Amino acid sequence: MDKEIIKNRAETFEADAMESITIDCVIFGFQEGSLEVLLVKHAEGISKGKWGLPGGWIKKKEGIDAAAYRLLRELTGLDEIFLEQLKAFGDPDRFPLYRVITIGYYALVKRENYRIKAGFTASEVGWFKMKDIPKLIYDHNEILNYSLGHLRNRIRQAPIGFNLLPEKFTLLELMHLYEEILGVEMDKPNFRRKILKMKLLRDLNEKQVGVSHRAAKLYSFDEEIYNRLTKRGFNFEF
Amino acid sequence: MDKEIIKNRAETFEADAMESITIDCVIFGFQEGSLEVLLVKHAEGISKGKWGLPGGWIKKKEGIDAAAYRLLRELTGLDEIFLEQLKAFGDPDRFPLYRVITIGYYALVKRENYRIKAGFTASEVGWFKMKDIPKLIYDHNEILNYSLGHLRNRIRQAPIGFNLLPEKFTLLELMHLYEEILGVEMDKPNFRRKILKMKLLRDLNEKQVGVSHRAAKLYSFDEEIYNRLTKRGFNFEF
DNA sequence: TCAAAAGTGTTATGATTACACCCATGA
DNA sequence: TCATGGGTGTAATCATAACACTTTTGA
Repeated sequence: MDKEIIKNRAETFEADAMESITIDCVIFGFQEGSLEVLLVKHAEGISKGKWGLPGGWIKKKEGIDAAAYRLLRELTGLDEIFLEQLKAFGDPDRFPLYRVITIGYYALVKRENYRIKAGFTASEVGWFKMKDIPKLIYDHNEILNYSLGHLRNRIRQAPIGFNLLPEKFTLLELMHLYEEILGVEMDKPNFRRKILKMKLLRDLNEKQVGVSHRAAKLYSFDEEIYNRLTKRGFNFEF
Repeated sequence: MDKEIIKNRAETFEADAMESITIDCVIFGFQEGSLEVLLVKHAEGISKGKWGLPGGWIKKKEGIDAAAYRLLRELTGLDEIFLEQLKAFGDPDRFPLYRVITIGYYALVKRENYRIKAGFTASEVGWFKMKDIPKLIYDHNEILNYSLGHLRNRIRQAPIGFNLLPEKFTLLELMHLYEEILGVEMDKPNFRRKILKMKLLRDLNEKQVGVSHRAAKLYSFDEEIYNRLTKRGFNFEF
């Protein structure tokens, strides 16, 4: 396929990028008890004015994980983010103009670190609660639904939920995170005991300030502790 | 990129296929207590004489799952096989001649159904026990290792192991399957009770014949029972 | 003092584990 | 009769769930 044709057809095709393959990212955040997703409103091309997942092309000499990290950095300014591949989505007519296969990624970001940084492809960027997700372009609703299912699985098998919380958090905040993502109600005393028994959390010997009730202890998740435990055969299962 | 160049470069490039994207399949079988993988020995091209995962190109108007099913059918003659996508593998230099991203799939087949059917790309096809896997072409060892980890997870969360067993099996055969894949030893009485309590198995009121010990009851896995249970909120967890 | 969340204690139930033991069958 | 796997029973331990209760703090 001729490059110029593609260049005209595609919305922001870059000359040093691979043809027919893109990356789309589901970026999750957690704010005020709600799971949210970062969407972009397309500024040009056939999807102008419509919301979709942030994404882009893969450079010819760039690994796909590297491409996903780059796209995330370009969009959010954030480095060292939790990011994992979901899978490839390859319906023959998922993209209306020509055949494109996209590789889905999902990222978990701490909202406290996030500063919006709209890229050249997006006129507008916004966080949407899961229940307020609009109709998205192409198959992006499918990718999003799949990523939520995947997140629900992963969060029970690996301690990745901490990537959505501030560095310091209370046990109840952590519980609310699990409740929101898994869509269940949990028992506070039981949750406390269960998570504390895992010995994954570092007790910071600090307390909340400025809350109008008894201040809770603050904890942080320590990757090192987790790595030490898993080496000894520990298996996070929630 | 010019088609003719690709045609010469690639080993079996087909004119109506997508460029720069392939599919590779990890096909698992279970025979005499061992987990095995189907490998092909390449007949032509730069990998001539080396073993690798079976794979191929995606047609321009074909979904990626459909492409994986077609490749499997071409290779094994089997239809209606358990097949799921793993993920995409996209290291920039995973393939030595030019940039190709591959989408990994894994399949579970009943060895009793399988009849070898070497395709045009393979001079030789063979089953290899996991501990006898040779050095494979490109990043195929990585794909294989990843798929084993994935299988270990999936088999504990969904009743997919049955796809590796004959239609009728004994409880001990099922237990040996789990032991082999998960790499653990299990307690026979406890395994029996656990699996029977799930009520997923259909008691066939048949027994083994021609065994030199007390004949065991035969069971089969019934997809319908499973679907009925999951609709009511049942969750397979092993 | 009241509301709101922090945090502890207790008990019932069920799942898991470890292991002893009997049964059926062909070589 | 012996080896081999089929199959049942049981008791200890551990995890989970349900819920009552006390503590701390700011408004």
